[in-house]
Amino acid sequence: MHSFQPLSEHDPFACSAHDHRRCQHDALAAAEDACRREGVRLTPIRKRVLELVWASHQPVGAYALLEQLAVDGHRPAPPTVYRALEFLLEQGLVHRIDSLNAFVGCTHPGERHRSLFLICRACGRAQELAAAPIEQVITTEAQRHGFALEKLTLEAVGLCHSCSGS
Amino acid sequence: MHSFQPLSEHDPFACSAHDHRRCQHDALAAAEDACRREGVRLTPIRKRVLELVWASHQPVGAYALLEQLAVDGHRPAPPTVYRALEFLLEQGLVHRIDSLNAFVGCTHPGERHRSLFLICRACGRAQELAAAPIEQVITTEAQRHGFALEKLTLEAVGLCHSCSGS
DNA sequence: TTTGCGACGTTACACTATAACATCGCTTCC
DNA sequence: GGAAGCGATGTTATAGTGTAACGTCGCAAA
Repeated sequence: MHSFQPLSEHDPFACSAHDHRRCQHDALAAAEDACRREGVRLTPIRKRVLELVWASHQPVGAYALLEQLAVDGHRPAPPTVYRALEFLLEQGLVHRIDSLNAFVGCTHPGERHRSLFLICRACGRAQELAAAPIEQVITTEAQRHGFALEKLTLEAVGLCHSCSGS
Repeated sequence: MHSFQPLSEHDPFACSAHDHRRCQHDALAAAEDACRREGVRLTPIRKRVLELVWASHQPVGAYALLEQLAVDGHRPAPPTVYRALEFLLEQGLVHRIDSLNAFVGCTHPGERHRSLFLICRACGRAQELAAAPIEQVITTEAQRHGFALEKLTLEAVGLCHSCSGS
């Protein structure tokens, strides 16, 4: 078993310039570790859903996942995949992109963090960035209004460096 | 006709402490002005939808609007209200809250701006804040990754000062 | 062996959104 | 005046997203 490479500095927009099987493999290995540490079960379905989410860096919808699962021969109903996604969300293994109704693998599982997503409207890929500095500004601003912040949705849509032609 | 009071400093979480009819009235007056300036038509349906959106400071779903319209006797089909909302979005008179699939009146119509929304999970109200400082941080961060930012979704969920008991 | 529980299966449905085409009223232009 | 064009709305149907409720199954603890 090779040492797990934290996915932090990965650029999903560097299209063909990266070995994506490595991303997927590392993410699954990290998930196994995380679930073992937490004492929760990464069942075959949950693992398969996570694997499918990590099939690309493009956020993927629940029904697209269902179609992929159908290819395996399973043909589960919607609740099955939603339950798997709920589990993965709770364990911090995937994120939900509200503006797309879609899900994407978390690049920092295990670390407590908030994220900012850069979503390319051309290639559909999303990059997760640590939102710590922004979080600080927003928390302060919220407090100024007596607001106790719990959840944060930070999503930017635009063009990535590959798609803007530069 | 009384002078239009910019809605900027209004606190929607100050529950009963404000005359909400005033909010609604001012928003409609501002919308009339904005549409006249832009040379677009604030038709009866569009105006009514805007009025309903401004019936509270709680983001409201498209189907809830449909139900309200039905009370008037209209009973329009979904496309009618979605078209009205699309128009209001284009004119910058309402915002869509992605994390809620809901719509809320814009408190700064006419001004070019990005917004951060504070959404109380207890009372359901939302406050719109100018996101200029945060936008600056995010734009810079995006540029550092070669990402050309176009749209921004900034939504914070938590407890407002009224609901947290303070 | 029984009991409890977590995970998954299954059915049915609720909620959100849009495509496609019809109609209607208004303006423009000959 | 009549035809053409166009924006707004009506209408029908359907696509896409998400969940409630209940049943089943297997495993572990008592």
